[in-house]
Amino acid sequence: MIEISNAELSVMQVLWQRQPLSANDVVAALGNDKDWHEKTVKTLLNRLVSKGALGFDKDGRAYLYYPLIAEQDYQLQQGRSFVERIFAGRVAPLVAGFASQNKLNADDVQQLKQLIADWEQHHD
Amino acid sequence: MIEISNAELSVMQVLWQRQPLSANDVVAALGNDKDWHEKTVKTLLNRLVSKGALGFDKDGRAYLYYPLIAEQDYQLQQGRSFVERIFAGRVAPLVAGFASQNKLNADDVQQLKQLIADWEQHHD
DNA sequence: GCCTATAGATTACATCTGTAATATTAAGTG
DNA sequence: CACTTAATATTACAGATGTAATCTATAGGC
Repeated sequence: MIEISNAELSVMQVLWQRQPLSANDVVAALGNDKDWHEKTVKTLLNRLVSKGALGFDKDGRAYLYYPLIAEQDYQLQQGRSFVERIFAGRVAPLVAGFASQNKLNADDVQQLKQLIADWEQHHD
Repeated sequence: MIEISNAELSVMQVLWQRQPLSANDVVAALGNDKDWHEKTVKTLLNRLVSKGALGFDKDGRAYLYYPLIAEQDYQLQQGRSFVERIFAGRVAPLVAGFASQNKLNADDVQQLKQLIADWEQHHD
């Protein structure tokens, strides 16, 4: 799997939200959160293209970038490898940590209940 | 928070299981999973001491290492920052990913049900 | 058609990481 | 007490990462 660094991930997330975007659009979109120089963002775009995480079409002298990997796929893969590494593959203790820190909200609980219901229907 | 790299984490995990241990004990404990040279493990121990993640007592010429941070604390902090970074802070979608990949087992589901029950009691 | 501004390409450089090898020091042996 | 051996400390070195600056080429304006 392609390795995406932390800084690179922020760029991917911009493009997962809206695509395709020019380098300048990405710079602008990141402007709120990050205090990165324009050159820095362009370096990240370049590295992501090299890694095969982004593609682009030419639009005159500029490029329009778009993701080559889906956010869902990335989340799935990262979620699994993280839980494997830190929680020995068991996801429940992670959720327990959230609960203990009061980081669960009603929506989360609702979703979890639904997941469990579905699971139990499959495994009755 | 102290940053612990991947290779370093494996060393921490040995010491979270049994502590304190000499460098050689750690090398031996890692022998099963990792194919690391003894020197490599000692470098990692050294770096972890520098970072403040491990302490040690002297036992003659050898050191006996022990963790300075608790596994639970590390898991909590990492879990939160991971979910923040990858899932915008919501834990349910991560669990959904596990469910979709059939990575939930009966124990997980049992634990999750218990967590939800506790949560609902607090938020009725 | 020529010049300039700007987009992308290349280069930079310090720090972190993986993975050791070499150097130093002191405990224990004879 | 002199040596050896084994433990820790220091050094090494390439690739990844954060964070840009500089180089190069070309689209657009005049």
